[in-house]
Amino acid sequence: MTALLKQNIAAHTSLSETEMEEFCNLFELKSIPKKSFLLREGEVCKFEGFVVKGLFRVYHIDKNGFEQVLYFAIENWWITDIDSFTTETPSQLFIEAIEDSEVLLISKKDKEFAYANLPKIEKLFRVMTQKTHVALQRRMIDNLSKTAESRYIEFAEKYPQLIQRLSNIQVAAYLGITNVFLSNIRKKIASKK
Amino acid sequence: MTALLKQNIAAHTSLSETEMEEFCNLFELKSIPKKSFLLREGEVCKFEGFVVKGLFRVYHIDKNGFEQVLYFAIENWWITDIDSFTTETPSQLFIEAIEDSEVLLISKKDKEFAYANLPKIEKLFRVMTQKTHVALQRRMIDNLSKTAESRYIEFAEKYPQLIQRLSNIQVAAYLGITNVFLSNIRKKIASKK
DNA sequence: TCAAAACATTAAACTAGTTTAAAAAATCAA
DNA sequence: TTGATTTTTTAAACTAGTTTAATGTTTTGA
Repeated sequence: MTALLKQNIAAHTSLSETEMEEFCNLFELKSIPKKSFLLREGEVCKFEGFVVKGLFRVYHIDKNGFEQVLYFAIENWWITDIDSFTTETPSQLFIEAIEDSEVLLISKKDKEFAYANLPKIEKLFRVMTQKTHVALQRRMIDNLSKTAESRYIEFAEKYPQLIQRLSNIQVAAYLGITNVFLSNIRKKIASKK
Repeated sequence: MTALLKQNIAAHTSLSETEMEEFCNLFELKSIPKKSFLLREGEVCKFEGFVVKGLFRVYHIDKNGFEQVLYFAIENWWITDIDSFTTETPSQLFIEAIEDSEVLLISKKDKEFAYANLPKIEKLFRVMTQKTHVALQRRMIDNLSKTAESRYIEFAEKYPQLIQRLSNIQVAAYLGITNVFLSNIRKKIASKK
């Protein structure tokens, strides 16, 4: 049940077998049906999650009612609102299942326990946060410098397995454009081929 | 000499006096004159830095020659290319002093030493990276959802001490707009008052 | 299986932001 | 202090992306 999780952790850092067992036992499996929420705006995020099956979107709704997707998470990805989780303040984000999903959750308390008792876990999450941060820096630079068209092309190339599971509305909300404009871009690309 | 650094660290985590001393002794002070570089594209970033005096810009130059500012760093801020530093690959960034500056630098080797021998340091950098990541997530959402005008207004409100030390060209490169358009925005705001 | 809902496309008018270039203002270096 | 360089502003033509609304297409759920 936690095989994928163990594999994911092993890719980031090396734990002994007992450390791995002890840490993974802190997780609990939860099923989230399509269109239901793991987290809503205003709630304090009390978990960190690892997607075993399915697809989530993590997004914000601005004061005009527009949604901005911070990221998607499929199998083998982590999800949380790191801000709300660490500061224990109400979240500004929604985490919604786009497909029927299964996620392994660790509570704040158990994660603190792991930090205190399994020193390598501190390192694991430092390394993971660093990697996530680097990826977001790259995306920030891309958003500052590239047109929506090339951002779309690169997103489609980088995550081909993801894009076919997403609606254009969701992709547009990730790219920071309207779905109408995304439709224009797709038409333009298709006509080039 | 390291008083500001100690204060900054203490704000993130609690170290004993000896831990603090031992860690801070790993840093070396370096002066960087205005317009010179702490890091250039293509170099491997071998340090993590803490700004004691002055002002830096961390930026990328895209293939069309346009500069995108990832962030600025004044007194009491940390600077590095976390990607290049951790993966030991050539950097895609420039770090340039905008004013005559002084930084406290710790080498990769000494930071690894600290991670290995001062367990709380692992936590310190996990917490700092998390905070930096949260700030970047907020900026990402703002860039996806807000107009350049409100991004400018909010930047000016959030960092009043910074904006008066920066040229419009640099602010525009941070906001992701041209300096011509920033000039229009400033004119519009000024006429409203 | 069919009606309703959600999604994708198209078009046309619009606005936010760019480009180029030139002039004015500020800063820098000798 | 002055000439050179950099920065800021202005203007005008342009392009990337939005808005609204209508139409067609796909998905959903009872």
